[in-house]
Amino acid sequence: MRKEPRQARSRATVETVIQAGARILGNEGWAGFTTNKVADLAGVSIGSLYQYFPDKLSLVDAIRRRHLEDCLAVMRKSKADGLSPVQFVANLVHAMVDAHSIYPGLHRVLLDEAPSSDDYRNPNSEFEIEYLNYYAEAVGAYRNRLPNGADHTAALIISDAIDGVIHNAARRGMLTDSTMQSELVRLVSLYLADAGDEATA
Amino acid sequence: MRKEPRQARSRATVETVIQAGARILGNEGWAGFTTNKVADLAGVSIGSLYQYFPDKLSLVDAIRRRHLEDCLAVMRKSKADGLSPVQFVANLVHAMVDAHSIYPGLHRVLLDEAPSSDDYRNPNSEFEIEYLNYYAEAVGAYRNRLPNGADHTAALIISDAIDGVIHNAARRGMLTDSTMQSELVRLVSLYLADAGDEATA
DNA sequence: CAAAATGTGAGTAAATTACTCGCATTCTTC
DNA sequence: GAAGAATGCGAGTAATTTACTCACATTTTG
Repeated sequence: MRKEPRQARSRATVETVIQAGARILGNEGWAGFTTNKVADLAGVSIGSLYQYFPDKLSLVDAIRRRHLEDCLAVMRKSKADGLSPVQFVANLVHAMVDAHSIYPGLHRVLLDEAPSSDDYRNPNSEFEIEYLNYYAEAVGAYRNRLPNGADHTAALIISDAIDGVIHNAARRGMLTDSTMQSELVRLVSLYLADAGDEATA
Repeated sequence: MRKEPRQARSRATVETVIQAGARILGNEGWAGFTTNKVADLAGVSIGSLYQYFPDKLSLVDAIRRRHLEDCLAVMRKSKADGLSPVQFVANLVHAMVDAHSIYPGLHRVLLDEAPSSDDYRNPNSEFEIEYLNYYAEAVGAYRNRLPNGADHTAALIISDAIDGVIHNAARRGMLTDSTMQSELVRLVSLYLADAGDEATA
């Protein structure tokens, strides 16, 4: 950031800029993401935007940081303790659907399209590590032991499958389809339940 | 197309342009896809490109058409007849992995980023209908009856889950990881096998 | 060989857009 | 309430980018 916002007014400005940026990025993709558009949508002047973000990339980074932390916060809320696999997965799926409902395309754009100056995007980022650890722990929990390497693979599968289903549902405008959601829960639950019984095939 | 290629030489030109276009689009995304770059990589002059493609969009359409037809061809090859669920799914997964291995990012870019003049991209395109019908038939086959609405949902789930896992594996450079592939097979098989026994939850 | 098909690539016109800067307004502080 | 700090403004620009043309060269065909 070029200048730290000190008053409440400027903090609100930064906030609306980030929100507007997320919206543009999610709806129009990286190719349609211009600083002037963001300022317009946010209802602030382009000059104000550049008072807090030294350049375009730093704005994307801020949006990414914000979005990924929102995702993690949502995930931390749905803990596995004491729930049946189905219940746990159901909570998780609903949480992820919610997280994607705000700006359906944003997640994919941030991970796939938009460049970044820091390393939040690469496959071994802190974010992705915590993200996958969370899943791996859940898998391990259902096998009644600490997570190991196999659980890590399972975590990848689960997280990526959920990601794919939600992403494509959003593309088709079916994010809120309850049948879709329950079937997704079933897909993951079956895998998670079975993962304890049989070893690697 | 602006002009139909009549000699073998020009047909080859069109071919290499489409190949180069697919490569650029897959590697650099829609934002990095310029006609000059494509001509360069193809080793033909920009003028030649515009002799067969009236504008940029028509080139993308040609690339999309080509890629989606390749996908369908791959899928038609792996028929479900007489195979166990696991065998069938294994074939399918390997086929899809192969289809994505050539230009890992292309599929996603074509579906998500790149605009289109025709309707190949929208969720109800001929392509997507045939694509999903194929899955729905397979699901129905395992329930020993004709496919119905529920199978169609199941088809969506399966196809999107596979898509998500493969896409993210590609992003992580893990497309050829055999553990990943076999776990993906297990995820889908379990769902497919269970789908016949229990009704909708 | 004539004519059709194909290939060439420098050049351009137009659009796009990230970012600056001089100044106006609002807030804090004493 | 005054001074100074913080914030807000937005027309303007400089630089880049890029889709596409056209006048001409080369190759193929009949």
